[in-house]
Amino acid sequence: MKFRSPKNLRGYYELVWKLARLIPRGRVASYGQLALMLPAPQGVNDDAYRAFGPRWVGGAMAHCPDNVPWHRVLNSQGKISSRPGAEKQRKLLEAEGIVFVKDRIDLKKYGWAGPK
DNA sequence: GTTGTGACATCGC
DNA sequence: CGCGATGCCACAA
Repeated sequence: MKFRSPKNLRGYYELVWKLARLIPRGRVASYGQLALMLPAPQGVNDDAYRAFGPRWVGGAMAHCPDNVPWHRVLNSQGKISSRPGAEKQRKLLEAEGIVFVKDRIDLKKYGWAGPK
C-alpha cells in the first residue's frame, strides 16, 4: 500500500527515508548533505531545490517512519534541530558512540560521505 | 484562490 | 561565536 500521492514529491520523501536508512551506525548526515546527495524531483528547478532541498528533507523526516534512523540526521551546524525529543536524539546518538562537543558533533569525524 | 507555516542554509553585523 | 533576516517549494486549512 502506497502513500496517497500520485505525485512524485511524496515518493521523494520515501527516497529520503531510504537514504537515511543507509546511514551506518555511529555516523551522521546533515539535511543539506542529503539534499545535495538526492536528485531534485521532476518539475523542480535545481536552484530552487538547492535553496529548499534541506527543508524538504526535513519535511520527509517530519513523517518519520519507525524504520528510519531520523536521529542520525542533523543540520549543517552539526547540532540537533529543534524538535520534540531532541534530548532523546542526543541520547541515541551517544548510545551509538557519537561524541557531543558542546552540544555539537564533529562532522569531520562522524560526517557521512554517502552510500558510495 | 489566498494565507501561513515548515526537523534548513547562508550572509551580515 | 551568537543572533537576526532572507530565500524558496509544496502542503494544509
